[in-house]
Amino acid sequence: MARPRMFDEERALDAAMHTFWEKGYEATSTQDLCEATGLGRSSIYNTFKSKHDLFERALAHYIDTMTTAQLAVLEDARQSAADRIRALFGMVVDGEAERRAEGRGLGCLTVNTTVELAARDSRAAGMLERDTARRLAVLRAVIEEGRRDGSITSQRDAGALARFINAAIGGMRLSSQGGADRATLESIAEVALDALTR
Amino acid sequence: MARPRMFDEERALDAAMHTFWEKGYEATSTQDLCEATGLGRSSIYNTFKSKHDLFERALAHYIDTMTTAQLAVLEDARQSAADRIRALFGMVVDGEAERRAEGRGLGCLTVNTTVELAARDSRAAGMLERDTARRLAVLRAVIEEGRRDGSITSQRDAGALARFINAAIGGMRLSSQGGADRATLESIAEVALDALTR
DNA sequence: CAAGTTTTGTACCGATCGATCCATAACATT
DNA sequence: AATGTTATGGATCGATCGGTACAAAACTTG
Repeated sequence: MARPRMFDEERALDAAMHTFWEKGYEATSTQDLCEATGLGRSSIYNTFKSKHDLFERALAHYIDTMTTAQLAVLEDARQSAADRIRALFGMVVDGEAERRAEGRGLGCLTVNTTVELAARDSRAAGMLERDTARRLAVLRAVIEEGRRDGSITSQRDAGALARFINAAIGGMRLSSQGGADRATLESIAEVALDALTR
Repeated sequence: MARPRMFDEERALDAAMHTFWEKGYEATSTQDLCEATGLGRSSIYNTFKSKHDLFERALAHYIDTMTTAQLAVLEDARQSAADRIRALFGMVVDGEAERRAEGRGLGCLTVNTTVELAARDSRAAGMLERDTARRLAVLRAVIEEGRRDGSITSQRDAGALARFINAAIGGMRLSSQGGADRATLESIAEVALDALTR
């Protein structure tokens, strides 16, 4: 019994997410968010409490879609553990190459947020920590599986290998933002995989 | 034949650098820079053309000190190539642990700047690219040397290994900003080194 | 169709942004 | 000591920041 929304909240959230992704939190103004979402200020502030609240929801949306997709690859029982990690690296490389081809910002919103906000935004830091813990847990399980199926021969602690893989992905995203092309990212991934199969 | 400066430009530059390092470019206000340097606005704008100019000089100062120190370790002919790279990782771990103990911001200004500015600040991006090229060139030379002295047994292309090492360092810095402690960083470095000695 | 409720567009808020102006202070030179 | 030059502190600039107030618009329900 009231005036209905003229926009799709999910689409607005997605547009806001991409803006934060490309420009960062501080460099994104509320005006930018209006233009990206196509909404007026009132609609944004009526739907979301504040710029920061919108950011948190955008970050949650990002984590939800990205990490879920990546973990699905890691849980694909048809492939060996090493091949699943190889596929994960492939997703990262493809994602960076794709965004580059589309002329959009590179990198990853969680990486960017870790750098820009983690130190002074405990709420964002908490979201990132939980995401990292989730990713590490799955990576660790995959590595232990790989030890059983023989595709991962490193004798290092599975947790250490998991953290290494996670760091390597971050390093690849950084390299991408620093100008590295697809072939470079692929070669970094290949060398990283060597550490698992020594 | 004029009034002399009441401050040391180098010290001011250093203070500004640490502020940008800890807070990022956008989140650092000119007021922050006044407080960090102890200077008034007039002195800052009289000495540096703008906030952005001050940032560029701060970034150059950072690159100059950090990369020079790191490359010195890589060129220490007393150690094997692999040990030099191990020492480089050690520098990174020590630096992160030290800053953590001092309660200062973590990470690395070049990493932070790559994430925050590289996409929309071509001048900063150029400085970062030149720095990366310089680091990669030295890393590559060390790796080729390691192939000769037997401390690096990977058959991968030396350039690929160099880019991997560079990415691994970035990944370690990211992990540190994400909350990883010293032991975690050390384990990541150890696994990364495995890739060189397979 | 009238009443009630929410959304929307617009104007606007105080605060802060980066940057500048200007009078005064502090020196070197003559 | 007088003059010239630069540095400094404080006031202030227009623009933009995130956020809000308010009235008109658009709907549901009775």
